[in-house]
Amino acid sequence: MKKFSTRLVLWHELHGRKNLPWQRKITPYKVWVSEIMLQQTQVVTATPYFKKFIQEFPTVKSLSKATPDQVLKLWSGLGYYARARNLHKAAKLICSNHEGKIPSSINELVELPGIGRSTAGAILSLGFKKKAPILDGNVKRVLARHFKIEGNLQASSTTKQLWQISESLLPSDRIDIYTQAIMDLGATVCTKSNPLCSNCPVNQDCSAFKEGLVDTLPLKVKRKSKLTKKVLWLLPQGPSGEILLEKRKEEGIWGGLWSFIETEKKAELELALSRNFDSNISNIKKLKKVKHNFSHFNLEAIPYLVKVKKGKKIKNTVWVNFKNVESLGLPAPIKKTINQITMP
DNA sequence: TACACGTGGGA
DNA sequence: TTCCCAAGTGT
Repeated sequence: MKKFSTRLVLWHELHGRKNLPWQRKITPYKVWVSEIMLQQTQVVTATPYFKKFIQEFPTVKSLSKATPDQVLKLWSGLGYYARARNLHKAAKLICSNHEGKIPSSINELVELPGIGRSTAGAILSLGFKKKAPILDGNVKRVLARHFKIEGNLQASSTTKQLWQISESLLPSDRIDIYTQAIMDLGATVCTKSNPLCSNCPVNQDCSAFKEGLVDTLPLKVKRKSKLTKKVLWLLPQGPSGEILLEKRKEEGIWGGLWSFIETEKKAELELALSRNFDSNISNIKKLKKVKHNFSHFNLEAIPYLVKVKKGKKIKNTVWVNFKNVESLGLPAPIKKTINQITMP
């Protein structure tokens, strides 16, 4: 029987994905950007974002010269915005410390913000054709099944074990194809539900397949229940229908993005209104509650729309409507709400 | 170690 | 509806 890696490489020739946007005219830069975008994100979701991003920032240097807002606007709707902030910071560091060239050693790569061991491994193998392991969600699932790893994937001992296995399987030849192949296998054959084991090139020695454990591995752990956070949004609306947004602080959810003025209590909301605008509470209009579920908590926001005259310039704010909504870094539900209110 | 960090889609 | 998760990293 051929080696695990050999079988995967041969399988990839026939069934692997070879025409994704970041696989055409491949460069370490494209691999890097795509790997960051694909963290916890599906290919179909990341694809349009990648195309726009590369169009706008075709090189590390062009990215390094951008403003944080220019980067965040291209990330708007994609989520996990620290990825965008770190990508931008790393581009600046690459230009200042590595002469604009993405480093090709594991130690230098993981020094850069947003690049951990797995992303570094992907950049090395896919971008530089250097022998380095990865351990993303796909690889974890494939290996957990193949080698019957029954521990909690969250546990450090299990992760350590999987890293060792991942490294031990690496071929000396065609490392880039192998890395792509094992990810493709996880994404298209060894899927979390309804895996297509009969199409798997390594099913002959897959422990889970042979022992009927495909549906039980990897071990599923119950997520703890989420809390619901209730907030109020103040939406001052100018004469032409435009809405005032405030820049959120760097840390915390939606860091650095533009959002509605947010308070927890009605009194704070009224204070923000009276302090900044010559408008009374009587013409405030309560809109339909906005529900938005994050991975770690649920958000319920009640938007309050108030017609105001544009007055003095308020710090860290901007007026926005459907015409300029695309030019800012906005969280998905904020963009959606603005469009609903300001669309003609 | 455990949790923060987004979003849209599938079961 | 509700839950889970998809190319993880930072703290």
